[in-house]
This record gives sequence, C-alpha cells and structure tokens, in this order.
Amino acid sequence: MNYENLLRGHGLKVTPQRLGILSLMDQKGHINVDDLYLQIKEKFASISLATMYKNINAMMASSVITEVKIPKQKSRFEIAKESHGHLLCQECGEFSDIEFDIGKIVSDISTKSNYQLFETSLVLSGICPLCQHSSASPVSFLPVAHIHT
Amino acid sequence: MNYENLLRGHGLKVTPQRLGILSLMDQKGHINVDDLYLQIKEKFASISLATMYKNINAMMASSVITEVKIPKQKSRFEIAKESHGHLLCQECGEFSDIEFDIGKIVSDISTKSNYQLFETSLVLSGICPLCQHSSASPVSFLPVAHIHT
DNA sequence: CTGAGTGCAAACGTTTTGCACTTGC
DNA sequence: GCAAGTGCAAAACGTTTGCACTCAG
Repeated sequence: MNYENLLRGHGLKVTPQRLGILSLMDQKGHINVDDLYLQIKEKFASISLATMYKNINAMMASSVITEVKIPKQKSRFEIAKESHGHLLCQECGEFSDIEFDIGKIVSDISTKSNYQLFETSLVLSGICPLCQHSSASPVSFLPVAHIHT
Repeated sequence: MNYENLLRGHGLKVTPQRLGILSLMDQKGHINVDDLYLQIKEKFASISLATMYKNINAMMASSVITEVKIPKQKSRFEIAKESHGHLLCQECGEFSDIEFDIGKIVSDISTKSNYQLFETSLVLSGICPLCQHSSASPVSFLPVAHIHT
C-alpha cells in the first residue's frame, strides 16, 4: 500500500510520523491508541502523544482511517476500507475482519425499516477456533492475551 | 416493568437513585450519560455524578443494563435484553432497536469462521423515513436533533 | 445492626489546546 | 515563503476513588 498517495489523495501532507502510524495500522490490521503509541515510539522515539492524537483526528476527519468501537474494549483504528464486520476472540484478543457480505442484511433491514442506510458497524464476539481447542489450557485464566503463532 | 425486582434479582439494593436511572432508560429506550445526568437531576436534584457512575457500573457488572457503543457518538445505555441490533438516524439522532432476527447471520458467520459466538453488536446508520421526506428542511443543518412528534 | 449506597472533593487517565519551532510543498 | 505539522507543557475533560455519612434489608 502506498501511504504517501493515500495521504495526498485526502489532502494531507506526508510526514514521517503519519507514515509510521499508517504502516503500523496496516501491519497490525487494527490497533488501539496505547499500543500504537508504544509501538511507534520504538521506531520513532521523538514522536509526542499530542502529535499522535492530532494525526489520528486529522486522518479520521479526512476518512483515511476509521475507528472501530468494540463492546467492553478500547476502540481500535484501521485504515479505511469498504464496510465490513469484525470478529473478536474474548479469550486471546484476536481481532479480525469478517469476510462475509453484509449487503444482504443491510438491504433487508433497509426495506423493513425504510431507513436509507450507509454505515454499518458489526462486531461479533466469542471464542476463536484455536482457543476452543485449548480451553483447558491455563492461558484461559490469564488476563493477558496470548498470541497465536 | 418492575425495577425493584429487576434490581433485587441481580443482587442489588433498591434505592431511589437506581429506580430513577432505570425508569429513565426504560422511558427513553437508550440514553447517554450526559442526558441521563441532566434528566435525572430534574426529578432528583440531589443526585451526584459519582453516584450515577457508580450505579451505571454496578448495573453493568450485574448485567442489568448494557452499553451500546456507536460510531462517532457517545455510548448509550439500555436495560439489558436479548441480543438485538440498532438503527441510528444521522439526521435527527433517532436511535431505535431493529426488529430483525440476526441469529441467522450469526450462525452463518460462526460456520464460516469456526468461531463460537455469543455476543453481537450491530449498529446501522443512515437516514430515517421521516428525515428523507424533509431533506430540504432547514432542520437538516442544525446540530441539534429534532424530535419526531 | 451491618453492609451497601450516597455525596462531596480530590485524584486520575485520556485527550485537547496554545504556542514557539520546524517542515513539506 | 507560508501554511501545515510537530513537540512540549498546561489545560480540559470524563470518570473513578477515598472517606464520612446515610439508608435498605
């Protein structure tokens, strides 16, 4: 993905801080502010928290990125793409896109409700396949997410 | 709805503050903290913000109420009921339950993803039927929500 | 009577702001 | 060169906490 063009295409200047934020979001898929700041400082020690927030807000305002609100969790940010749902594993914290067409549902609900719909937020939570098979594992009781390898 | 039994059934003591909060949520359907505090003070001048927050947290912990996270808006709270989606009108702010069975979608996605799913959050945003017909109305440009009568 | 709930003020964590400096274009 | 972006410190904001008092059961 070309972050320079993405920024310029939305009328934003290209700065190393912004490129760092975007490449992290792209790499991780979805990331919350805390992780973003911790991880960006590793590669970019001088960045300030204020700059990070200003950039998140600027990129949200120009629709370069999107905030995903999640029940009982901090929001995560992702590079904007067409409307899609998300899956959350409450065991290990894995958070992923749903490859599933929600267009049908949206049009059904639109017909039923007479709403003209143009934004969808769908988050399904449960237990991912890997955690189901390791349900007796002690990791289940740790507050810390484990990472599937 | 009997709020006393609802509270006692979840192991919480019955206080006038809690009854006030619950009856407001029930009445309005969904309400955010600011509106809740403003409106509860009208009927219950002495209540403190801290008490309101403590009660919201206590009632969420015991699943009496639920927080609904909404894209680009403050969360709203509702009395807990079985899983259901929500509709938001971006024009007038109307926020309502979707009467639509999402069980089918959830089981489809469960099959596809191999997730064992038990929590759903669905918020669809758009323009409600009434606002579509008054799209030329000046109210469209006001930041304040109008109420359909 | 006792533990849970209340109200106040202080503390806390998160996000925003103002301002001087730097940088992208 | 100039508007936009950065970094710092201070401020603002929403929420939580500690504590003495009150009340529900």
